Amino acid sequence: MTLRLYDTLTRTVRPFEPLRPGHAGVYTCGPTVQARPHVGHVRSAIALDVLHRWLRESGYQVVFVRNVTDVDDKIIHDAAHAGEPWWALGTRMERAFTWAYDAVQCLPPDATPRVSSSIPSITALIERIIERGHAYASDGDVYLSVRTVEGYGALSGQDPDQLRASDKEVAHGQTGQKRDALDFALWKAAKEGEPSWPSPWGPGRPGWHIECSAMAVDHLGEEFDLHAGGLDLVFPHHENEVAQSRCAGHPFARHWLHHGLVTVAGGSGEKMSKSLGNSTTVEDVLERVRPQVLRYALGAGHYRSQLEWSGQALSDAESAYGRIETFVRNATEAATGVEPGEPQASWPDFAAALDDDLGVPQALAAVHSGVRAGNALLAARDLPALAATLQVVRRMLTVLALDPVSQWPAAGGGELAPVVDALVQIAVEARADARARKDWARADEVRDRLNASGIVLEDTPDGVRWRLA
RNA sequence: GGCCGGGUGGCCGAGUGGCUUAGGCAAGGGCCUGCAAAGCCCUGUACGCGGGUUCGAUUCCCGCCCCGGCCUCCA
Repeated sequence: MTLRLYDTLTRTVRPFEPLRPGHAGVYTCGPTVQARPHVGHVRSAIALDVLHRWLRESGYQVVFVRNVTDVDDKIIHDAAHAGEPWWALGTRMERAFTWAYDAVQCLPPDATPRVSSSIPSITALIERIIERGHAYASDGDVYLSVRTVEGYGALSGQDPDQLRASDKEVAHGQTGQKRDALDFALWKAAKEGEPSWPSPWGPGRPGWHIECSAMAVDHLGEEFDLHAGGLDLVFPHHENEVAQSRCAGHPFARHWLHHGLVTVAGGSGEKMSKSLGNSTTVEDVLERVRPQVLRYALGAGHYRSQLEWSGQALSDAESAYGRIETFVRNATEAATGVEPGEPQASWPDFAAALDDDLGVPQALAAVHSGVRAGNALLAARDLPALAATLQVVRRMLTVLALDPVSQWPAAGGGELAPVVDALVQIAVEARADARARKDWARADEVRDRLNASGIVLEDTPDGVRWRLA
């Protein structure tokens, strides 16, 4: 079975057919580094990280590119307000994004181009578009002439005539130097106090859409395999990328993949976004739960569906992931060093689920059924089968970046873990003595006091185990 | 107004023209345990509303209601 992915352009799930077999060039629109990352940003990264990891697991040589938009109206505005240079704000926020992506175990992209470092490619691309008769300079601005683009609107399903009839230009009164209301800026003439770069049309800075067309081609070539991003970028951003690139004579992306947005539970039910003032930052969430729980909460649903963010979603994730962790921990203890026998977890089920448009929910069902089978093997002391099952389950978890052993730090303790363990052992021995005397009241008292300190005891066939609650 | 996507059992969340059940969480019952914890087994009979097609629809078609995304910066 080969990988099939939903393609926004054709609105169907169809085979992923890269230009060069065995190679996958993926471009995704990264963040505008204006403010700290919120849960929605990380959901995006996690969804695409699963794609990234699954491509690699499937044997593709992947080049994964995620840009950083560091030249932008809002960054310039906010930085000016804060009295700092635009690049200082951008750099600081870019670090915050990198930290958040790392925190939830997203693989680093192979390239993270910045707009500010891509100006020469951008101006060269604009020149090319002008030469080919699809853009025009006007008072230091450059606009793309949308009416010259055949098939404009195909990606987003927009009809140019309908767009024209909309009131967007009227509302924004920005018809300015444009020949046609639909035209959009490739280059904006410099304004007082704003960053600018030299260009054939005078000093200025790039428009929003052109940067991605330029950076994608820089790193992946004029035609590449897959372009991804949030559903909110389909129009106008991606539509305009297609238009520009086609105007430059580039075939551009062969497959378009868009993920769903995070909405806010309760009152509004709207999309989470900085501008709506309803966002929850990643930092805030990670003060309450471990990053692997956040990863599970954001990654367990299908990438295209809308995800409603709530405290409930987080605690559900905590329980569900806890079950997986418990199994891996128990099984690892019991099966370490055991020669693996026949696994009772189905890697083919897992692989088929991911091959079918990254069906993570189905894939997790395969994980959970492996966990259930594994727990039964553990109870039956069938260690060889358990060892094999654990291997398969962990291989699945690794693809989803949810393996408790290799991908996430053990909970709590750190350097103090051996010390705590020694202290707990004293209590455990005291309890064992009491139990030997059948002094259940005393035994329970020891256990209760440990419980009160957040330490849970479990009696197993291999002895007493303790863990943090 | 235009263009999209969605409404599934207590909750989250897959999927399908009928077959054998998604999966998880929560709940109830049982097993295990001195009691617990962890775990295993069993139970729930769902598919927004109204029509239509069909031997049969949650799944296809039409209409309606509701929710969300885009049309403006946005993952």
